[in-house]
This record gives sequence, structure tokens and C-alpha cells, in this order.
Amino acid sequence: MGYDQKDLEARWQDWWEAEEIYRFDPEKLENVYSIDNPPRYASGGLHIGHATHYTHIDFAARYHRMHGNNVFFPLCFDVNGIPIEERVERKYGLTRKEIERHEFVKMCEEFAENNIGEMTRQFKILGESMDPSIFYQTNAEYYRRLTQISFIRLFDRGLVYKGERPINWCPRCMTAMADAEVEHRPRKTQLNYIHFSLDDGFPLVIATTRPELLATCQMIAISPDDDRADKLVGRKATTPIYNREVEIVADEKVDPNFGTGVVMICSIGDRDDLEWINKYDLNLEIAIDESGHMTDIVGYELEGMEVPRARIVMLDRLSSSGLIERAEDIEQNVGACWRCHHPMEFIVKPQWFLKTMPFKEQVMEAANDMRWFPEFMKIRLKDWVDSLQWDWVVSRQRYFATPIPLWECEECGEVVIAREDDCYVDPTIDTPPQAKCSCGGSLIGCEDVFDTWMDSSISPLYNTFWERDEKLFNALYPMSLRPQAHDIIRTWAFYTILRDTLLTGEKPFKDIMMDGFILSEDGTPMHASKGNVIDPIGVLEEHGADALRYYAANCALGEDNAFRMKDVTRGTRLCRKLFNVSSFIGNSLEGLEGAPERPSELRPTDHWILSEFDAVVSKATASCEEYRFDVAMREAEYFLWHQLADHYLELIKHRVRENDPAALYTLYTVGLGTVKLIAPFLPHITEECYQSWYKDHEGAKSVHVSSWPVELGFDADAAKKGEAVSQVAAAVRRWKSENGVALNQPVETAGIVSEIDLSDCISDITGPTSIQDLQFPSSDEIETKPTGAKPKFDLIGPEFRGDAGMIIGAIQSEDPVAIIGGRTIDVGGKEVVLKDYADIQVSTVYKGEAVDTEEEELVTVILTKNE
RNA sequence: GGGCCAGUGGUCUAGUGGUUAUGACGCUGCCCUUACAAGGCAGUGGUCGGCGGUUCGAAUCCGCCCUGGCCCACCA
Repeated sequence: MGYDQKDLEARWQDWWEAEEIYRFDPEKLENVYSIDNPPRYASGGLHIGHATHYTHIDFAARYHRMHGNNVFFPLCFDVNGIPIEERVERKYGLTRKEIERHEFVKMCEEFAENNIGEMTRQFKILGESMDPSIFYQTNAEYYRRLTQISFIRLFDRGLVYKGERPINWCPRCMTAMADAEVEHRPRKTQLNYIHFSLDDGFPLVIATTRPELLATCQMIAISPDDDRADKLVGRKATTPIYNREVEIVADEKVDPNFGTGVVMICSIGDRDDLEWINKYDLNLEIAIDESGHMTDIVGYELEGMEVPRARIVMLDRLSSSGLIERAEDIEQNVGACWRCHHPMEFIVKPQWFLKTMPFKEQVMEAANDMRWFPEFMKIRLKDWVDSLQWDWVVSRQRYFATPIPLWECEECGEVVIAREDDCYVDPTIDTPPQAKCSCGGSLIGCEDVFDTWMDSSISPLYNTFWERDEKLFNALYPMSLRPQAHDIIRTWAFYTILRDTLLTGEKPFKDIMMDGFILSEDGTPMHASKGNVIDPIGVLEEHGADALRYYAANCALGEDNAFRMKDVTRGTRLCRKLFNVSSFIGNSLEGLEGAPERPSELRPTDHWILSEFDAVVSKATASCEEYRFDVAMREAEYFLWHQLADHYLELIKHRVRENDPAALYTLYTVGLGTVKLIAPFLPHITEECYQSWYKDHEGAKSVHVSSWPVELGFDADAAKKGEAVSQVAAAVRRWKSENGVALNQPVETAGIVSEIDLSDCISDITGPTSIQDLQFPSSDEIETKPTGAKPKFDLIGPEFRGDAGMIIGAIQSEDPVAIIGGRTIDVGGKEVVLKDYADIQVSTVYKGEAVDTEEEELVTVILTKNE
């Protein structure tokens, strides 16, 4: 008998959807577990990393759902921003500037809608339990409205300002970027040694990587520790080509050991230049425009050239005039746009800022009030917060995003902010709340849009009905869990904590769970160019969602995990094992009405498996509470496979044939419990097992809304006895295997030597082992021959500390017979009885005959071959 | 340059002071035992990255170093 994994997955996915198994109930607010699910960016399909991350989140959702929680787990999409704009531009072979703004936005919306449809399907076939009844997308007016209101609130509190100062600018995306969106990439470039001149001919060579900015050189700096400083500081040098007289100053930031130890200060090459310009109050001379071309300041034929070309031309010019001493290759880190990887420039253009710098402490206070999983991820947030130097620039010069809801007066620059009641508004279309500025000037709608993190950073506010339903908000905020990947700590996590704390005075979530990245099978990052990209949908179609989810379950939280195909294969096997075990148990229960009652008498083997079950329930539950799903999965799997299936089932088959109520009760309880423990991880096969064999007895509609198993209790002494019985069976099996005896062949006689009295377990032992004559030899029938002694380190160490070595040595070197005989040694004037601190190993002779002994931890089984 | 994480049989991996270091994959041998041969049983295989320290005892704690990954950082 078999089953078809693909078929049953599709079947249950449709059924869950039709029956709304995962629906959040807004009426039941006492026991909510809410997940601030990351809205999936709607630029394309899911890759294996997404699939794994969302599956981890799904584990949390399903685990808490089985605790009777009303789980809030929205299906949601992030639909704003540059990547979608870029995909659309590529798809239609145009740029956004070539087409009417609102027309372009429409194209972006359409593009995103298609992706949302496909990704929704992908979430479904992965078995994710997101609830479509609380669907949202960040570009919808209902969401953008809230983005705007949240901005207006902060604006009204004076936390928003318009500033004209240098900002990160991506010449390709043609927009401002926040520091968080700048990534640093190593790049090879040339350090050029250029001759400057002094009036007296003193040789002054300056090394620079950006000769194209020579026109804006306004000052030269040298380290005060430099030997030449005395001679140079305060004098003027003349720049090459442009022949500009510039002052030489001493500045401690200059490293005397880099280049020539002399720096030209330009506006604006990098952040150092910015600092110096402020420090020395220099003019901002802008050599590079918004599109990355040189401005008229640079003159000559350089004007209008793109930066890299201008650099080459400038170097040509310098070198043909003999002004270049030499050039060397160096590697430097340059800031690049996180989206398109184009090198960033600093430019000056008025932008909107949200005050961030004053709230660093507040953010960390909120962060410290959350539980971080894993804990060390909090350090990354702290590092980022500590390193912040600028307020957050929230305006972008793009189209497909939430409009900034304000108008500005043409005449006096006064800002008129939108009324909250009017939101959502688009100032490029909608009329302002007042016809004219108070000065009488016309109001112009703001054409800038928000950084997309302005939208996503209020997801906890959106989810909890902030400003829409106070009752729901009070019940739902803060949310239970923020799951996310560690690469967006400085953006999503930081901005969310910042804004939501500012707006509500309270942290946005209680727990935060950080996922790592998924690497290719060889442990390196996946890249399309390397051909090592794993397509989750392909894996899923071949092996099924449960198998892929089994891989996901084996990924440790917070760590980068390589994709392991063999885990997928093992997942398939685990599904089969679970199905077969459940089928055996289900068939055994056939004819039974309702759930089997716990009989007053259970056999020791029942107590044993129940004790193991309690242990696994306890460990799995504790692990899931801390989002260590890999641990829970491993525990449950080990129990199912190596305790329940390999041992217990074999031990009680003979009792099942006789419909023993104790065996049936135990099988039912442990079997069902195991299905439940595995249900969050492998939702399809467990639902199949539940519906086929357990539902009629327990009665829950679906395993996923049934109750998480609890510890049932057991008799510890009986459990120990049961464990001994299980060891006898294993020993007999091993002995048969080693001696070429067929497993179903009866054993004529066998003896058991054990400190545990198993005389009331005869049928428990003979049943599974087919021993015909089971004996419990008394001590005088057995001759034990000591063969060695092992020190009990855990006793000796704490008691004798520094003298432990003497006792250990004595036990190891003494004749074991003498140790049994009560040999003592003198330790610091005290007599120590060695046998109290040693385990004696013995070989056994039974009735004078040479016998095979199979040693287990609790029992020794004496066996003789039938001749 | 700073920070974080990791380094355990051929491969992947569990294990935050106490007998003989866990399990999986692989490999070898045996077994169709009536839930499962994509299964079971047994075996093979490890100087726990290196050096030093603390301790009666270290894969585990401390220090230094090496290797890999990630995050952060202005070297013009």
C-alpha cells in the first residue's frame, strides 16, 4: 500500500483553503498570536531562500495555532519602489522619463499584480498557512493612506524637515538614497600621483583616485605630524590645469603614510570631503550632476562627460602635460546603490529628512525590550545604530511609490501638509487642502515619493489596525513576532522600531526571529552567473512540499545554511515512515469508537514509550518556543523512527493481535502525538495521516487546528523496566543477526541477568523475541569473571578533587578481583574503598557452560545456539 | 581596521566541564521479520582547526593564532 505525495498535497491545500482552516478571527482577541509577516517584494518569483524563510515563519504560525491561538498570519506583498520600476523599464524597453508619470505607474501596478498572482500560488503549493482574508499590499490606497498619516503625525511633531545638504545619490536610479541603502563594494582603481606647484618650486605631489574633480579642489591638507608640515602649512599651492591658488592646512585626519601624505580637498568626492567642507566652511562646488555627468565647472572638453570617461580624459591631459608622476593600482571600497550597484555620488539637492539621530537610545531601549532569536543578532542592530551619522532621507525622486502628501508655496516655500482625512492623496493630481498659500502664492504638489522603507516600516501598525480600530489595535499591538532575514536589520528592523516606537510610544513586536541566507550546495552564495541557483518550485514539483519543508526544518536559525538535497530525500523517507507507522497504528485501532481511554494497568513497555514521548514533547515544545525548529524536528524525527518504530512497535505487535487495551491506548496516544509534533513541519502528510486514522477518534477538523501534545505522565520504575525489556529484545535481535539466525526463528532458551526484576515481564519479552524458555538465573548459577574496572569519574572528581588521580590510577591498575574483594587505598590518611568508585566489568559463565552474552546498559542476555 | 558567527569521521551534523563524542549520507556484511527493502540489524571510519592556560577532569571555559562566512568602517 502506498500513497501519492503530490496528489495528497494538492488535495489538502485545496481543502484547507476551502475550509478556511487558517482564518484569523477578528472577534476572538483574547488569545492572538500575531506575525508581522514580511510582505514579499513583488518583483518576481520565489527563490529557495524565500521559500525556506517563509516556511520557517509558517512553522511558528502552525505551532501556535495548535496551542489554540488565534493566529494572525497575513498574506502580503511589498509593491513599491525602484526594482519594479526597473523591471518594467526593461520589459518595455523604455525609461520612466520617456513616458507620462501616471501612465508609467500603471504599468508598474500591472506588472506587480501578475507577480502577486504567481507568488500567491507558490505560497500555496509550499503549504504556507497565510490567511488571504487579511491580505494586504503596500501600494494599495488603504496602505499608502496609513503611510501618509504616519508621516503627517511625525511632521506635526516637528520631526520632519527639508534640508539642502549632500546626500547619497545614485546617478543611474536618479534618486536620493539613505545610508542604509548604500552598500560598499571593493573596486580596483588607480591612485594617481599628480604634481601641484608651489611658488618656490618646492615639490608637492598629491595622490588621488578622483582626478576628474580637480576643478573643485579648494584646499590641500597635510598631517600636522608630517615633517613637511612646518614648511607647507599656511602657504598656497597652485592646482594643475586649473591653476587655482589653494591654501595648505594641517589636519589630523590625514594619514601621513597613505599616498604622499598630502590630500586635495574637493567638493564632493567622498564623506571626508564633506566633513572638511563643513569644517573649513568651503563652498560646495558641484562637479557632477544628477545624471552622473560633469558640470560646466570642470570646463574644457570634460563638461557633459560621464564620470569614468571624464577621469580618463583628465588623466590624459595631465599626463600629456607631464604632470603625473606615476599611478598605482589600489583596491578601495566604494559606496554603491544596493539596487543597481552603480557607484554612488554625493550631490546636493533639497530632500525631506526624518529626524533619526536624537532617537538612537530610544530605538535600543525598545530593542532591548524584545526577545531576539538568536540573541547575537541584536548586536548588529546596535552596531548600526551606533554608526549612524545622518538623519534618514525619506524622499526619493521616483514614481512608483507612496507620494509625499504635501504642497509647497511657489513664492515663500511654505509647506502645506495634507489633511489626514483626505489621505490617501497624490499631490501631483489632487488639490491641496487650501487653494493658496497664506502669502497668496500658488501651491505646488510635491513630486517626490517616499523611500519604500517608509511603507514597510509601518507594517506592524497596518496589521494591528492602528488609526482604524482602537479595540483591535489595543488587542493586537505590539505584535507577537517579527520574522526577517539578517540582511535588512539596518533597514526594516531599524526603521520599524524607530517609527513605530515614535508613533505609539511602545515597541512594535515582542519577539524578533532572524533568519540567515540559503547558500548553494557547495556552501557558496547562489548566483545566476555561477549556474548554482536552486529553483524551489522545481524541487517542490519533483519531491513535494513536505520534503522541501523538511530541508527548511533542518536549517539552524540565524545561520547561513547550504541547500542540501539529501535532506530533501530524507524528508521524503520520513514522510513514508510516518505514513507507514500511522497506517499500522490506524489499522490496529479499527473498530474502536472515540479516543481510547487510559486503562488503569499499563505494561512497563507502555510506560517506557510514554516516558520517551513525554521527553520529546517537552524538548520539542521548549525548542519551538525559542524558534529552534531544527531541534524540535530532530527530536520528533528521532522519536518516531528510532524509538516508536524500531522498538515499541516491535515490542507490542503480539499484544495488538490480541487487542490489548493498554497497547492500543499507548499506540494511539503516542502515534497521534507524534503526528502532531511533526504537523507544523510536514503539514500535508500529517493531515493525511490525521484524517485517515486519527480524526474519527479525536474529532478535530484538521490536525492543524488540533491541540499540541502535552506530557501525559508515566510510572518511572515501570518505564525503567520497559526500557530493560526493550533492550532484551534488541539484544536478541542483534544476537540472531550476528549468528545468522532468522529473526522469526524461535529461541529455545535464554537467560536474563539484570539488577531490574523482570520476572513479571515474561510475556512482554517472549512475545517479540519468541524465546521459548526464559530463565532468570540466580546469582549462584552464574559465575562472573571480572575482566576490568572503570572509575566512576563523576563521583571521584567532586569528592577527591586533587587526589582524584590517585584513585583513578588505582582502579585502573588494580586486579578487578581484588577491587571486588574490598581493596582499599590510603588517600591523605583516609581509607577509600575502591569498589565504591568503580564499575566492575564481568564476563559470565552460566551453569558451567560457555555462553554468549549480549550486554546492554540495563540487562545482560545469555544465549546459546540451538544445536 | 572593528564586530559577530562558525571550524567535530570522506561529506553534512548534535553536543556550553564528568564513563566508550551524537546522528545522517557514503562504504562493507547479513536479513523479504505479516507498517515500511526508498526498510531492518551489524560493522567501517574522528589527533573535536592549531598552540598555550584554568581544572582532578576540556569538543565544551579563558587567551593567542590560523581558516571560512557575514555585518560594519572615510583612507584621499
